[in-house]
Amino acid sequence: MSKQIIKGKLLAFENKFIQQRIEKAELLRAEGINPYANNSQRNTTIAKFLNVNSDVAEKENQRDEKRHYIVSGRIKLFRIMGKASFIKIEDESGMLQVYVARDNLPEGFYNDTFKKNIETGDIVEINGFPFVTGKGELSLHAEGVKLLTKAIAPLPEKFHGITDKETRYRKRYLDLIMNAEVRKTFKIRSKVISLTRHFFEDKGFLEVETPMMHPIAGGANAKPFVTHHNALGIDRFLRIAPELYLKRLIVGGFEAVFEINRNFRNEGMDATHNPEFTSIEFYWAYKTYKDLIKITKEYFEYLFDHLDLPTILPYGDLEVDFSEFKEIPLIESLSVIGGVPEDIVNDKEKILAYLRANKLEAKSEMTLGQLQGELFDGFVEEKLINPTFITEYPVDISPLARRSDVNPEITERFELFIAGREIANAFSELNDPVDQYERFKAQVESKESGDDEAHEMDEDFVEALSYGMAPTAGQGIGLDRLVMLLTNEHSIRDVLLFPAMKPLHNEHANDKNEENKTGE
RNA sequence: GUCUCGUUAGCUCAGCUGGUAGAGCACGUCACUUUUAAUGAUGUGGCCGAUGGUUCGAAUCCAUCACGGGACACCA
Repeated sequence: MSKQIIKGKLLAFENKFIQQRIEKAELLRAEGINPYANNSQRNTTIAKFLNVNSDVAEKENQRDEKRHYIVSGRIKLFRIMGKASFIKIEDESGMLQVYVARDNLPEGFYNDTFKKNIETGDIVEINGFPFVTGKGELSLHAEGVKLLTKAIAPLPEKFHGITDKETRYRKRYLDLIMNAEVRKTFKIRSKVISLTRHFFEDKGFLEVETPMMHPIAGGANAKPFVTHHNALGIDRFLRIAPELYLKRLIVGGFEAVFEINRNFRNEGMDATHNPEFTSIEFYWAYKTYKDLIKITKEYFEYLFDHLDLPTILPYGDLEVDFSEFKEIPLIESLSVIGGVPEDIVNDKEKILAYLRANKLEAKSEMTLGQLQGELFDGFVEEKLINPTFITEYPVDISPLARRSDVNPEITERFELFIAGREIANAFSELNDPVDQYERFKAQVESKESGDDEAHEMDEDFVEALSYGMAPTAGQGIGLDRLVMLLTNEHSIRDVLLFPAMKPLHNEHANDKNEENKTGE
């Protein structure tokens, strides 16, 4: 737990290091140097500098004084060696060593300004020429040093950096300054989002934005956040899924739509759950879940190709082999993968007994399909390491999926599991408005008997379906978890720039009243 | 929500069965013009997460609270 946050000394500028640095900024001002200058002259990035000058080692004296560059960056290391110094500066593209010698700078600047008032954490601009040091490191030989931005807060320790997870999540900017691999993770995340967008655009999907504030929180089984519209005097729910709006668009005649954005679920937080999370949902008219299996495989190939990932990815202690995506019906997976005796998987009483014998939750009022779901969660899910499509889900745990024409008890649905986790959920959509109405009614009854995550009746959605929705297949993919998988991260907080955190102080004295309101 | 571990200097961490705090880095001063976590000398720096309790005496023991990590439960 980081004490500094609680004490708040840095913010109050009471900290002695901050005082010292503010004084330095004043001294610089007195010399006519603006400690917050904005006239940057940078003409190349560090990565480009290193790349373009990789030939300097071959040159006479291992230097090229005819080349001139201006680079900028934050000082990460400062090594003063008398009349010369080595500093390391970092910009977004990389890290560069700069050699600063007294005699290459204006009279007095090195001793009175550079050594005294410029330090680790400051953002500077260096102009100079490339050379290679005795130890073989391509560096920049400074002929001018300009301060761009004075940092009045000291950087964390140069070797260990910042490791306290709480500080890293609360002050992500510090984490990003200090930890290059964190920057890399978030670059990959950004790329995954971008690739996802391009993949579906290339397939002819239309990107749309549907409401985040819903009158009825539908499209998933989850508790919603409640917010309030003052002018209308009504409560709204932050969406738990965009599904029902996207399907209305299919009714409206768009044949392929997708939305990449946040969902909000008012549930516990842990390594795989953040109150707001990012998903892609896409809906595709005149297709079935079989087509979704195909496009999902293509999507993963596309990602792996563009991210340049190996077919076998490490994930913690696991090795996940993406070369083959298996397919198996849920009922079959129970015995084949889960080791559940084959003769019990269609018998309510036997499943109940089996679950209880294995100390798993089992309520007598559960339906057969719900019990099969329990079996799956308890015995199969964690064993699905390599990508596996689990298909043919029971209808009573799939309120929005289309029934199978062959067996009305199951739906045309799959979930994709990788590394023991659900990554995608997809099905041929239910487009029979009467069936949909009945299923909503069943959910409402379930809700009345205590399941507060059950669906509510959405009459407007049923009405939309009653105008006819073309046969459609739809899918949702949890992008945070996908990024976790691809970056070998094991906490969702490590793939969210600003994960949800509890407030540090009792800032909201009226929270108790708020609780009462939302509980109504 | 439950269990469990943690919170000591700006950062990373020691501090044993109670005797009012230590290192490294950083920072200040000095030396040093090719270093690589530069080096050497020297110095400053702490409400030991918060509140109570036990005790002559608490960073240390106990309780409660706050925040965080991990595991489990629910979910994506």
